[in-house]
Amino acid sequence: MVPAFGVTEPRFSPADAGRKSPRIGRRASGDKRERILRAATRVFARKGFYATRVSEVARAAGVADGTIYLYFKSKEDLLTSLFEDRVERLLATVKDTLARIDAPEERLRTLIELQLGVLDGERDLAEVITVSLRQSTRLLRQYAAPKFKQYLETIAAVVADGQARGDFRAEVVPMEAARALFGALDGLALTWALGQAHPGTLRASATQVATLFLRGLSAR
Amino acid sequence: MVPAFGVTEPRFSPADAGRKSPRIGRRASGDKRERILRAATRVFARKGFYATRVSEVARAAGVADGTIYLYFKSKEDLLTSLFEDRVERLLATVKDTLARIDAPEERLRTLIELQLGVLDGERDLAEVITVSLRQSTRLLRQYAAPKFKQYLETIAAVVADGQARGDFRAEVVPMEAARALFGALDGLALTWALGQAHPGTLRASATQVATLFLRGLSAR
Amino acid sequence: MVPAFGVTEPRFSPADAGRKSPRIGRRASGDKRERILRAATRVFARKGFYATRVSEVARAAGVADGTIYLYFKSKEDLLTSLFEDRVERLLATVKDTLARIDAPEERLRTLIELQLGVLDGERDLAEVITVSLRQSTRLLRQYAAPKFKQYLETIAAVVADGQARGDFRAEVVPMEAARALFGALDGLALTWALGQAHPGTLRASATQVATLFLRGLSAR
Amino acid sequence: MVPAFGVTEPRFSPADAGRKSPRIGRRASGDKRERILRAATRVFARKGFYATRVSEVARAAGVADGTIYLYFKSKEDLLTSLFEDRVERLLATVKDTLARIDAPEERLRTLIELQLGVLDGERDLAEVITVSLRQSTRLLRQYAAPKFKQYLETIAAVVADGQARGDFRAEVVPMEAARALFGALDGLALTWALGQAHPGTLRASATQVATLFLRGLSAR
DNA sequence: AATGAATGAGAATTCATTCAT
DNA sequence: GATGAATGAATTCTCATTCAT
Repeated sequence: MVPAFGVTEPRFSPADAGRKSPRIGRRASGDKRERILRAATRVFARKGFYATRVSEVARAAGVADGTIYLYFKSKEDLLTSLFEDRVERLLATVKDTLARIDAPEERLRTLIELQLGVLDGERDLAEVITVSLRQSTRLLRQYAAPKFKQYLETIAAVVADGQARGDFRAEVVPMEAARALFGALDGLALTWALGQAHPGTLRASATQVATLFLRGLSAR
Repeated sequence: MVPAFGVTEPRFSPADAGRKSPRIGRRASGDKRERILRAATRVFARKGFYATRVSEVARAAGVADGTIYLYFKSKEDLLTSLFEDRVERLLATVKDTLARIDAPEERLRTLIELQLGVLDGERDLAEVITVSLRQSTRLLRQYAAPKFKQYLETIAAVVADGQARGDFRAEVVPMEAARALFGALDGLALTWALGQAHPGTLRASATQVATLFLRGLSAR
Repeated sequence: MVPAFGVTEPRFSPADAGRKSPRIGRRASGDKRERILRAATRVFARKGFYATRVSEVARAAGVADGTIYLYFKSKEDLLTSLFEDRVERLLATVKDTLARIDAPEERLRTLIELQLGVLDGERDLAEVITVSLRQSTRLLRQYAAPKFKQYLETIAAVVADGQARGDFRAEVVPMEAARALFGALDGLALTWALGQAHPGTLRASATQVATLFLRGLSAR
Repeated sequence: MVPAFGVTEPRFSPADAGRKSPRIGRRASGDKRERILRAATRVFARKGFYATRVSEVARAAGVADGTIYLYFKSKEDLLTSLFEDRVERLLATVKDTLARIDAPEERLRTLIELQLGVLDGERDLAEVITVSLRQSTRLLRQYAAPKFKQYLETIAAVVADGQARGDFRAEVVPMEAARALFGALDGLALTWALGQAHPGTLRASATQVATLFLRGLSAR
C-alpha cells in the first residue's frame, strides 16, 4: 500500500513545518504557495526548467508574476522548494517506513514499491524529479546530490543488514547495489514519464524490478 | 577489453555517417570542429548546458565566438552534435559488438562492460551524458528519447532471446528489464561522475551489476 | 539665537498654510502624518530618495505600507511634502525674521545664522535638503527651483538695499552675490552632513562665512 | 584663459591613460565609448540619472542597448565614468595649474575662473556635475566625496599659504573658507545650469565671486 | 482608518547570434 | 575561413501603488 505522494496526502506534511513564506506574515495564503508549486510542477514537467518562463508559472497558478516572488526568492528557489516539499518528504517517508519493517527482503521490496508507486500517481512530479530537477546544475550538485547520497546510504544499509543476516550474498558491495537499484528505479520512472505514462504501469514495474533484484541479491 | 570511446578511437566511426555539419561544405579543418566539441564536453561537464556561455566554449577551444557558428548551427546543435558524435557511436558500437556474440548472458555482460567501461575513461563525457544531455528538453524528447528507445529495444531483444533459449526466466518482461538495466547503468555513471570519479572504479562496478542482473534473470 | 527648526518647533508654522494632504479630509491623526515625515527624513538621509523603498519608510514609521498612501499621494509627494513642511517653513521664517531687522549687514548675518543654525540641529534634514531634494529632477525643477529663486531674490534685495544705503559696494551684482552666498551656505551644510556632522560645528561656520562675506561686500 | 573642458580639449587626456574598455581588445571603437559618454551627459542633464533609461542613452548615442554594456559595467558605471573622465580631469587640471602660480590671491582667482569657465562652455556637463552626479547616493559617498575632500584640501592649502604669507586674514579657518568657496562656485553653476545658462554668463560670475571672496579674505 | 497581500508595468541586463572586416 | 564588436530580443525581478478586508 503505497501512500499517495505530496499534496494530496497530508500524511506527508506533519504540522507543515517546512513551509516558508518569507515575507508573508499572516493567514490563508498558504494555499497560494501551494498553488504556485503545483503550477510549477505542471509547467516544469511540460517544458523543462529553463524553457519555462516565470510568467508561465504565474499564469498557470492564476496569480500575478510578482506574487511568485512573495513566496519564492527566485525562479530557482521554486525548483529547490519543489525538491524540499516533494522529494525530501518522499525520501523521509521511505526512511520512516523502512524503519518499521524488519526483513531486509521485505524492506527492499517496500522501498521499490514506495518510490515507484508514489510517482505512478503523479506523472508531472515524476518528470520534474527525473528531468527538471537535474537541469539546475547548482541544485543538482549543492543540494540534491547530498540528499540522494543519504538516501543511497539508507539503501546500502538495508543491503548490508541483509548480508549480515545471511539473506543477501556477501560478495555484493552494498553501495554499488544501492546505486544500481536507485538508478534502475529512476530510469524506470524517467522512461515511463517520457513515454505514455499510463497510470498503474509504473507501479506494476515495481514488482518486476523487485523480483529481479531480490533474486540477484539472494544468498539462497 | 573495453575499447576507448570517442574521438581518439577511430574504430568507432566506421563510416562517419552520422556526422552533420549543416553549412560546412569542405571539412578542411575537421580538427577545429573536434576541438570545439572537446571544449564543449569539458565546459558542459563543469557548468551544465544552460550555465555555459557560447563564448566560454569558444575560449576553451581557443577560437573566436563566431567560429563556433561555422561548425555548428546553434548552441543546442553543439549538444546535439555531442550526442551524435559520442553517444550514438557508443550505441552503434554496442549493437555491433553484440551482434558478434551469441550467448545471451555473455551479450548482456558485454553490454554492461562496454557502457560503463567507455565512460570510466572519460569523466567529462559521462557527466555530459548523464546530466547535460537531459538539460535541453527538446534534445531529450525529440532526439535522444527515440535513440534510447532503440537501444532499449536492443537490450530487450537480448533478454527475449535469452528467454526463448530458456536461459532467462520467462516471467520477466523484456522491456522492463531493459529499462531497469539501462537505468542502473546510467545511475552508476551519474553517481560516479558527480562524486570522486576515480578512474577504474566505474568499470569495476560493471562486474557487480552484471552478476546481480544475470543472477536475477537466470532461469537456473 | 537660532530657533530649532521644524516639527518640534511650532513657532515656525504660524498658519500651517502650506500643508496638503490630498485625499485626507479630517486630520485626526496628524501625528501619524508627522511620524511618516520624520521617518522619511531619517531614511532618505541614510539612503537617498531613490534607494529608499516606500516599505522602508513605512517600517521606520511603524505603519503599514498602505498607510503611507492615506497621507501622501506618492513617494515623490513624500519628498515634496518634506520640502513644503520643512524647507518652505524655514524660508518663510527667514523672510519674516529679516523683515524685522533694519541694517543690511545685520540682516545678512541673521540669514546666515538662521540657515546654518537650523540645520546644525537636524543632521538628517540637512542631508535631505542638500542631497535627496535634488534627486527628484521634477521636484528640483518644477517645485524647488522657483521657491529657491524667490529666496535668492530675497537675499538679492537685501544686498541691493545695502548698496542703496551705501553700506555695500555698488559694483557687486546683487543676484550673483545672492547665488554665491546661498551656494556657500548650502555647500557648508552638505559637506558637514556628509562628514562627521558634529553638532555645533555647522553653526560655528556661520560666523566665519558671515564675516567673510560681509567684509567682501562692505563698502567701507 | 580657461581651457575648454573635456572631450574637445585633448590637453586633458594625455595619452588617454584612464580609458577603460573592459571587454574590448582592439581598435577604433574608442570613439564609441566617447560617443556613449557624451550621449549620457546629454540625457542625464535633461532627465536626471534615475529618470534616464539605459535605452535612451543608447538611442542618443546611436548604438544598441547591449553595446553600452560592452563599455560600461552598469548604468551606474556610466555615471562613475563620467565622473572619472570629466570631473577628475578638471580637478587634476586645477591642481596642476595652481602649482604653477605663486601668489595666493592669484591662485584663488585662477581656481575660480577655471572651475566656472570650464562649465560655462558645457551646460550639460555643468548640470550633470551639479545635479546628476549627486543622485547616486553610492557614487556621492563612496566615490565623489573623497575626491572632493582632496579638492577642498587643495583650496584650503592655498588659503593657509596666503595666511602664512600675511596676505590673508589669520582668523579665517582655511577649510571653512574652502568649503564656502567651493559651495559658492557650485551653487553658481547649479543656478546657472537650471536657469537660462547663457554662455559667458557663468564665466562672468567668476570675476564677481573672486573679487568678493578675495576682499573678504584679504589682510589688507 | 489601517493593513499588507497582491498586482503588473517597467527596466536593467544578458547572451546567442550575426556580419563587416 | 576566422574574428569579435555589435546587436536587440527576451527575461527575471523589483517595487510603487491599490484595494479587499
